[in-house]
Amino acid sequence: MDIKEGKEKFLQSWGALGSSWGVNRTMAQIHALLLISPGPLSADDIMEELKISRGNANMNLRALIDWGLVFKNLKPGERKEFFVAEKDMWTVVKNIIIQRKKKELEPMIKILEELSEVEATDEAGEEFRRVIKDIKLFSNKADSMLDTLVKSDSNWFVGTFLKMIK
Amino acid sequence: MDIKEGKEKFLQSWGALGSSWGVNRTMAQIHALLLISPGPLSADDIMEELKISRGNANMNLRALIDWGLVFKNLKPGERKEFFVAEKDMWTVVKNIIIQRKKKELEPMIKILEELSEVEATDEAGEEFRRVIKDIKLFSNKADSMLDTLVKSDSNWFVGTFLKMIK
DNA sequence: TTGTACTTTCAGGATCTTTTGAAACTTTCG
DNA sequence: CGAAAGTTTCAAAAGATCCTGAAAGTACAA
Repeated sequence: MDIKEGKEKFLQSWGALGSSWGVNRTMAQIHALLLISPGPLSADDIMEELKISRGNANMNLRALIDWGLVFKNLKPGERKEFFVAEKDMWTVVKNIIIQRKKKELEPMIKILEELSEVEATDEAGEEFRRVIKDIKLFSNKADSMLDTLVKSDSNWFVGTFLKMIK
Repeated sequence: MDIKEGKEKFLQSWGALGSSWGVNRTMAQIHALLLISPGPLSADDIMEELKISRGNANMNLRALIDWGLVFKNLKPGERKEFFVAEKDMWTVVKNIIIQRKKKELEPMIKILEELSEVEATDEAGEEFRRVIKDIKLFSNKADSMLDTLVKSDSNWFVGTFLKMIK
């Protein structure tokens, strides 16, 4: 496989993966493009490579910056902005975990707290409270687990996890 | 909060959570409804509670069955089919991990294998191979980690994980 | 301050996903 | 077998999401 074809395929696959994880295709593709680029790229480079509009490029770049997956890189003497990707995979995944935990898991836990105080004496009420309690328990465990995971470093993840749990 | 309101809120939140994880809202809501229901429900019950069409209910129920999150429950002497949810949270999460691993992580790893054989001698080629190699390494670790996780049991997850990694 | 080079915004159009509902199919039973 | 009760399918409509492009905004240099 030559590099052109490989690049194409990578952009394609990374975009598809993003889609099925609730990240929009273009955002994932911009990230992919920056990942495999040896140096910083400008908005125009990205627009050209991915054949997308300026508006689209801009919005998704900003989103990537919010997530901590891309950084602005201002070359001295150049007015134009350039962008580079966070290339350490463990940091990438960690940032994604942090964001989604904050945006999804934590609010869900808050709602579950409220829901566990539902009042009802019939069977449906009993079942409801039982299920909510279970989910809450599980979510709290997941929450602490993710906290610990996020605090731990790359080497630990890559090297030690397997041995520990075996 | 009374049970009606609580139920409403739970269906709502579970649906929203699903959406942001690439699971469609209705599928998540049907699952939620079955989770908090003390007994089996028929397609008609579900249609009525969630105000959805028969076709929609049917398609999403089948998807849930594929994922191992819902089972058919045939009452003797009744022609109608009833449905119950898998209620053990650890099993629910495990099944989701199994499915997504198979549908997303494994194909991605296969593509990465292909991509790591890209030929190119310039800087872009070097960088490409380096990035692909990193992602592949990471994905393989994640893959084994998930395998182990899926093989382990509920108690382990809920009770022991935290101690082990501290 | 004006011109230039760039970035940001956002309404409307394009596209992708989900839902509906009615027809076709299946199963059961008299 | 034929009718009744139920399930499945799928084309078209509705709805959600994403992208475009032009206009507005900003920052800098002369």
